Amino acid sequence: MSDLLERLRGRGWRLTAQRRVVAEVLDGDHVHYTADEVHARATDRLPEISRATVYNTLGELVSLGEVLEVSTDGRAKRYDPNAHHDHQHLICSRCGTIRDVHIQSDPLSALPEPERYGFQVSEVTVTYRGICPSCATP
Amino acid sequence: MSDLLERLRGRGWRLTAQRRVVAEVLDGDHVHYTADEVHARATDRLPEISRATVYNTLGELVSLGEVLEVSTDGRAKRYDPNAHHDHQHLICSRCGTIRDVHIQSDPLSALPEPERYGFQVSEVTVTYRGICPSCATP
DNA sequence: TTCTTGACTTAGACATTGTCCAATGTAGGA
DNA sequence: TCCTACATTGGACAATGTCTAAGTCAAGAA
Repeated sequence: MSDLLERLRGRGWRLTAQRRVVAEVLDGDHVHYTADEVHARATDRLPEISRATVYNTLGELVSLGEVLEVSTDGRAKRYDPNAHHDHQHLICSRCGTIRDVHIQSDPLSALPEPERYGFQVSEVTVTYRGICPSCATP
Repeated sequence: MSDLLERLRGRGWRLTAQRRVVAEVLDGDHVHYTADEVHARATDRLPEISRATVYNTLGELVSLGEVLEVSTDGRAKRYDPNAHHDHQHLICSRCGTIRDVHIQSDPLSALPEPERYGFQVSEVTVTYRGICPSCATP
């Protein structure tokens, strides 16, 4: 994660306590917090950090390609720090848990030319849904 | 679309002017309106219809499996009457236009067993993004 | 080190989308 | 025609996100 901060500094990012804390909160595997969850966790370390700054910082990280924005259900967006390894999401329909998963075929090649309607297709997201083990065995 | 109304009546749906208007608005191909857009169009035909009723009716149609809910971008959900033909969506990153498309391989089978983490996977959504012809040629 | 400045942060107002509730209206069966 | 359970309404409320003006500070310059 510290290499992330170095990378961003190299791009002219001014390093502040608030940005450092947000980056720290997003460190780890299978992390998919909402902006409010990031704010709550950031507040534990830096009580005076504001909501606006969390939103700003998340937006910057997304623009810089360091974090992915995931819209799972029309509720709050989630932020995924695993931006440098192509992956998909598997979501529990009951509790909302999200896991990163990896598929075999390339979904882009599954869309035939005549089905592209002249679009310059550049991106594809695949999301699986089902019941997770914890929710399946009550 | 009238067969839709008949089908719903057969399931005990009470047929009201409001519900009929919402169903009429959702008739057609490549229709992906937000709730507010549905409300605006419904208001043209039935000026006193309320926002709450539009939300209620859309929710019922989704529960009954007659309409699909599409969360494209974390903004407003969209409602897709093409619920009986399996398809995916192709979205213009610039103007937001949505087209229904059909792919060749089954994306469910692309997720290997060890990547399912014990989930009972039942559903998969595939969304393509790119620039549509109108936005590509300014 | 201290100074300077433009970028950053803050609090809170505001916008959008969606949900809920009590009061009122009505579709469809008896 | 009359009943009544279900549907509709308007408005308050909730959740999420955006914007702005004023104050603050990181980092390069001297």
